[in-house]
Amino acid sequence: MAQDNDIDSQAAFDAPVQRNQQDIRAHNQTVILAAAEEEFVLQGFRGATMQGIADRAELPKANVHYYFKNKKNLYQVVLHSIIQEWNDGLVTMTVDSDPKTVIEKFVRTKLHQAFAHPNRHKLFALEVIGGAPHLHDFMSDTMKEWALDKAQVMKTWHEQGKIGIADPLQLLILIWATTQRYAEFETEIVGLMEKSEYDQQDEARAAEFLVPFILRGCGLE
Amino acid sequence: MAQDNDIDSQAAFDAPVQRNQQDIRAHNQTVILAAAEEEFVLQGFRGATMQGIADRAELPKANVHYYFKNKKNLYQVVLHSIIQEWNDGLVTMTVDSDPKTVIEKFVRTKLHQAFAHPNRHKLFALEVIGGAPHLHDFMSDTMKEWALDKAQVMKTWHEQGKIGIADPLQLLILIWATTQRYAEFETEIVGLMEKSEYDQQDEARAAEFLVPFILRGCGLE
DNA sequence: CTTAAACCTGACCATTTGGTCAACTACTTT
DNA sequence: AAAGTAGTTGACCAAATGGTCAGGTTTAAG
Repeated sequence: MAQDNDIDSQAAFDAPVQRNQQDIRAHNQTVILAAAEEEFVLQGFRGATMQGIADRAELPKANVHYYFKNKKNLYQVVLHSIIQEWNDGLVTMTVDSDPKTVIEKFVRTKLHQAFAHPNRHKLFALEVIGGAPHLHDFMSDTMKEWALDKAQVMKTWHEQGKIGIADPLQLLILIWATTQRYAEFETEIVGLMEKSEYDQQDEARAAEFLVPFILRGCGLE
Repeated sequence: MAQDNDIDSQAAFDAPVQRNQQDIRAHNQTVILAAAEEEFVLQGFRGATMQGIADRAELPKANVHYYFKNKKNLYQVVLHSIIQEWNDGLVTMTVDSDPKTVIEKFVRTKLHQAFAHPNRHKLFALEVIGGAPHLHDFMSDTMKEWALDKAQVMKTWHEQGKIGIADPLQLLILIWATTQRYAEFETEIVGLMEKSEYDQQDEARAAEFLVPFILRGCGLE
């Protein structure tokens, strides 16, 4: 059997000493996907090369093609991990929820994802900047539906005097912008902080700043 | 004379009927630079092709090479317009300035630039996401110096009790993130607003939301 | 009108690209 | 242990790429 990938599973181990074929498959796919993610972030979809991905994965190019039938397919599998993470970050939010609690949790969740998987966020940003050619359906269906629904909830909060925000869409945009920024602009931020990479406390520092700032901005607390 | 471009001027007219060579030069350079900006935003540096740029400019590829000696040179000329705009957006800010006035002006200026030249901001973001390989000097010299200087000013404000922000670098990051977002994520935001492009009022709407939100976040007003 | 400089461009080239394939080895199943 | 299946890979190919160049046309200067 060769490749059958319609965006499927992936395990997570490194053991280079494999025995059975299941492990070989899972291991190689993981290695290739990690290599592809890096290459796509650094070069963009069109600029990335299969040879570059193969080199990063330390595999012959033909082996990469054995697991993923072409560049586009490989790219879509990588993109899928982004949508996956996005779905995991969904926060329940109804008219009866407590605004302060929900907003704080939302900010913290998004921030945590940004620090945990910066490359995914960079790739997502790359896509959107370039007009989202490969994420168009997700953006105009799933994401839009979720955003407009949540905006409606927040609008109700505002009418009930629970929150000082009249235009909830702008708030959503702001929360996405401020949290994802730490991933997307890692290079810049890390440079301004005079280090070469984030340390263990930077996520907490960002949260300490961002959470009260946003709550104050919303007229809460 | 062929190309002499070390990042120089550029006029702004469209008149396809040219007479003298000065006009021809200026016109063609402008057309090529506009085409290049689009292509680079959509494909990234490595993914962009000289043929693609030539097609957008409606000129033969060899003609593009007549004005710009290679892809890298063309890219750097385009990037230069970004640095130019960045310098234009510098806001004077000293320990004696009024925080509220300065911050409001800073936000409005950045927001105006974002709406005026979204492609430049997209290109800048693309660069930073990819590790800023072509902007490294600018980022670690000019920009860093400015940012750390301004952070110091804001720190003093905080010590004087004029502002409720203890970590000014985080505030700078937030302001950049929230203003530039409207340019970088144009595709997403426009989609959420159920239109196909920004209208005349969207900049004002963003400012109406953002300015009071940020001032409140800073404990001002 | 002549000459020089600037502008234009089709044809060309070496290199890189995504992708294929046939022949091979290594597991797994019976 | 034999036969089938999965994994591996060097060699190859057509197409696309960045870049060059010789010979052309147009504009400007003397």
